[in-house]
Amino acid sequence: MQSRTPATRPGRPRSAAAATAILAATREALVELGWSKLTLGDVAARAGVAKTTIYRRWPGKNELVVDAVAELFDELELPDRGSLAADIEGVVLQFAVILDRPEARSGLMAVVAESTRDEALRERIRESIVERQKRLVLQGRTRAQTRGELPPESDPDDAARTVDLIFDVVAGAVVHRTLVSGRPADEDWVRGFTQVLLLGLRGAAALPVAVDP
Amino acid sequence: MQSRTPATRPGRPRSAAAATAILAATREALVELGWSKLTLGDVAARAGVAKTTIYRRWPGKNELVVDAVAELFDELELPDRGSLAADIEGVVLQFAVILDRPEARSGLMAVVAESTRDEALRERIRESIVERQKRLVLQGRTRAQTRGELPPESDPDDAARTVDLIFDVVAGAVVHRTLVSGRPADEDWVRGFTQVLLLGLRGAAALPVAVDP
DNA sequence: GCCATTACGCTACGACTCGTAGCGAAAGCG
DNA sequence: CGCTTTCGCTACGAGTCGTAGCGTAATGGC
Repeated sequence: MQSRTPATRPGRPRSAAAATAILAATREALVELGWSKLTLGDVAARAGVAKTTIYRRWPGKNELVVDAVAELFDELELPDRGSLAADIEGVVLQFAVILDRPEARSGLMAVVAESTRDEALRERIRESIVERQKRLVLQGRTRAQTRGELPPESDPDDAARTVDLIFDVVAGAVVHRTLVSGRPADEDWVRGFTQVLLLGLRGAAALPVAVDP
Repeated sequence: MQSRTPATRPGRPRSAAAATAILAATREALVELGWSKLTLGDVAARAGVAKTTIYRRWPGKNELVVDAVAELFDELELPDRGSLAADIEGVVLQFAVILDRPEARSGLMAVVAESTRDEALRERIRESIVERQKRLVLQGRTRAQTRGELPPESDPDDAARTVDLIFDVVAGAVVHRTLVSGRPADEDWVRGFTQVLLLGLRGAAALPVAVDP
């Protein structure tokens, strides 16, 4: 990851403890203050470091929040629930659990909003957050193929496009349900959503050209 | 809407021209500066009004941006494309068109992020933005029922839940595709998405209890 | 063991934004 | 004409930003 660290640099190394303290303090401040009222001075005080230390490591508030939120997605793992339908429900529920945490709610959407005017920030988000989520979708597909519930890759391009579509639908629906509609993505909702998605995918796969039922 | 205006209040009335100028200036500033760098002083200067005038009418930046963005959704109208499938594509495309405008991209997500810590703001967003979008979904359903493509309301509770689900899926997927994945919701993507959604809904409606194909 | 190099904590700084207060003038109504 | 409210303007204290400068701490190379 850190390709700009050739091997061992001379001089005092950066404190790893400071990094974890800063990121934890950032999440804490996100919960208590939200994104707009979060200041780097406050984060520094919480973490017990100097404000300048934060500026030496991160370009600004946006990048810091991205890294702080990204760590929340490290814990993500998809339990094997035995069937494609159950695994999709698992993916959706994992997203819902993450978005239930206040530090994710306030932080994630804010940096996404900022990324609309900052291409580098968008790329940072994609690398450190989106790709970690996407793993779950790919993981679920592989399992389904192993079980024989899905054909083992017909056209790679087409498959990639389908994965992208699924990902946008799943992540987008959960986010919209949770943050915009303001209602919990509970088990009932997840069940209904999964049913629609799964039937839609099966149907779409079954008709390459024929449309009428 | 303005129930706190009994009939005609004494004193000098608020300038309607000022309101439109302020909202237009807000959108202009959103495009040029984005949400985080937008200041009310800057908006006042653009609109040719005093900063205090803005503070007399809006509680703060968040509410101002909500109203400014909400006006973008006034133009929304759903053309009759002849079939349920085509109408759904129409709804999705309408969302995509709105989210293509930079003032919507940077403004909308930012206020949604802020609303996670401000219940009143969330309600304001729901009233002035979300409900205007939802109209399109309801409109499409009514048309489909008129055409006989959908049954005319079985259980009202169940119908409402389905509309909510459709709305979260449609709006969420378009938003995620556009803002997070950073790829355009063009006609190809919309076609694929609509196909999955429509097949999923048909399938879900067709099986109240039976599951096997 | 000394030295070059880098990170750290601390203080201080100018620039900017915030939200509010006070003023005189303007624009409505009875 | 009075009464009321809005408007533009100026000014203000408080708070934040991002940076610079300094002395000190922690490494690795020689």
